Amino acid sequence: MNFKQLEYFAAVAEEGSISGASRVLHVAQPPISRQLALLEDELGVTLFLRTNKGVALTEAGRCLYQHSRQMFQNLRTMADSVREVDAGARGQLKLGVIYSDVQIAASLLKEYHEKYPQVELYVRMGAPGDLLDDLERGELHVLLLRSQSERSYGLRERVLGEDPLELVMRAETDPAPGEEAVPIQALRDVPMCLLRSDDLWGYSRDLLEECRRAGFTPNVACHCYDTPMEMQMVQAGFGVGFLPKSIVAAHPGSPVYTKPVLEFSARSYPILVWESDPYQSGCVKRFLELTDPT
Amino acid sequence: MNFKQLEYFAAVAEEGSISGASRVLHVAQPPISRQLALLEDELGVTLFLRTNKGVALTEAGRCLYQHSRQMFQNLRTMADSVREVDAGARGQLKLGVIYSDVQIAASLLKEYHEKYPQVELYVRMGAPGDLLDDLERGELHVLLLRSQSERSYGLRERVLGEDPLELVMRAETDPAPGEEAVPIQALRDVPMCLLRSDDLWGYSRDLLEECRRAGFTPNVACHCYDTPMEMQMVQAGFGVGFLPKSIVAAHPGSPVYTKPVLEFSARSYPILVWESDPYQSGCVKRFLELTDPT
DNA sequence: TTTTGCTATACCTTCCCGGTATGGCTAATA
DNA sequence: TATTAGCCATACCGGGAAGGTATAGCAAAA
Repeated sequence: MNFKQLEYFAAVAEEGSISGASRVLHVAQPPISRQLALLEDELGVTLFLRTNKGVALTEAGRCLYQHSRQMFQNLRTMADSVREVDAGARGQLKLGVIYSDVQIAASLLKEYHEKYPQVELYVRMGAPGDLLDDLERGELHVLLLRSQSERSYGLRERVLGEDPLELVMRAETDPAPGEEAVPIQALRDVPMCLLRSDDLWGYSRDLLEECRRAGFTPNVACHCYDTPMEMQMVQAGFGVGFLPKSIVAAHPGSPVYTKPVLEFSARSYPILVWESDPYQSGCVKRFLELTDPT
Repeated sequence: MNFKQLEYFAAVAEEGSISGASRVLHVAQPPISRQLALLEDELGVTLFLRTNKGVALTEAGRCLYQHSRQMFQNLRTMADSVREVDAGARGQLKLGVIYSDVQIAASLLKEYHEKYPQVELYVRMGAPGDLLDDLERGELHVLLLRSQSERSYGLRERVLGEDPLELVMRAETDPAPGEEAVPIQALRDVPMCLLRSDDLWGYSRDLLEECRRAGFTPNVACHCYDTPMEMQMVQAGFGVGFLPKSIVAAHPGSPVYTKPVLEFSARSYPILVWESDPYQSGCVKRFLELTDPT
């Protein structure tokens, strides 16, 4: 069986004669006769009753004709669908986001969805390490993380903006009330809630380092595994935190506020991270294009 | 696009390598490479990412693979369905029946349906002339009629049995009470309900002719257009009827009974009638085979 | 560094497909 | 009745596509 044979068959069925089909198809009559015969041989079925003034479908032929129309329809939708997937207009986009940046993610995805409404979106919130594991396993396509430097994971990344890191506090835990900025010496003995210092949350480590350079060991009252947790601890009056300013600004109505550290201006960079290999779907390409400065 | 290309593509997708597919398909590796390239060119889409240890589907390739599986499934069901229609195991059978023989039709169709349960059955009850019109227009495939001779309508027909024609009466209208058979002379002046005499109901005409040969003009009190109507008239005591014996026997509990006419033994033959041309579906063939004496 | 295994390219051969010519058949027409 | 016209089937030929063989390029494993 062959698409060409089906095409010839359908044309003959519609024209009611082989000659008519040959005129429509711009193909000579004998090839069509032969392809029809081959099709009938293969199916073991008589599809047409030949008369001297054309051909007429048998019951089996009518059945085949209905199926062939369905088949051509499927063929067209298949090709269209594949091209759409390739162009990124259809498919799946799986994004991983750290807890603190769901709002950035939501606005990015909103813009993307307006442009490519047919793409199925999957969003997962998690800790950076878990997200990176999923990215490596191919279960996520792109991550929205934070970075304080241009460290490379063997992955491609793109900086979306920058965000100053500031101390987060309530009035009663403010180590320097009345000041615009907190001198680092004022942090001596102040209980602090910091993000767990590992290679993913380098700026906490940098702050601790800065304190030691200033001559004291900071009082880390609580190590937090993620940003919202730290926010909750600070709001509860547990101590001062150290977070990207925009994250705190995203909690209006909360009794916390931020101040920079006088001698230490760290920054957090929201970044997109994705696999660097060429194994990249059209959806991911289109999504990344949205944030491409070029 | 081509079925072969799709087949190669699917094999490569399943094997994860062109070489693997070539082993499965028993085709050398270069032709498969080329067909893949042609398919990609035609779609304008990259379907595989080639590495030195095989190939991996792109998103577009995955999409095509899903559609191709669907396509092959459709192909198989299409071929099976066409063969079933050709064999008569699937399709439509449209039967026309005269009013008096619905019971015969039902038992025929019951037997047929047990053998070919997938065939859609259409049964229509009607007057013989209407049924013949529908047969000619192709709206019915086979008719179950009555005939008293082997007259041909330019159609094929097959006699299913025979049925003596007898007088139908109630006790109070019996023209020869106490007798086993009615002498034709006893019908003189007896009111009769007969089927309309035309070329389709010849035996009514034959009875009238016989009466005239016997020297009297019969008293036809009512001309009926169909058998059930005549039965009703006889049951109502309107006169004597003249019908196939089995039709009366099919009304048990009715106060009517039958007797033969002494000098006149006509018979009614239930017949199947169908188009004589080769334009005959498998369902019709199989149905006719059920009653084929050979 | 060598080997192995994969894909892509080049070239050849074969076979399938389409075109032309022709015959058989039927129905309409002269 | 003879003829013509139109349709389908068959025979045959030529071109192009598809498959096979040989080989190169390349990367990972040995």
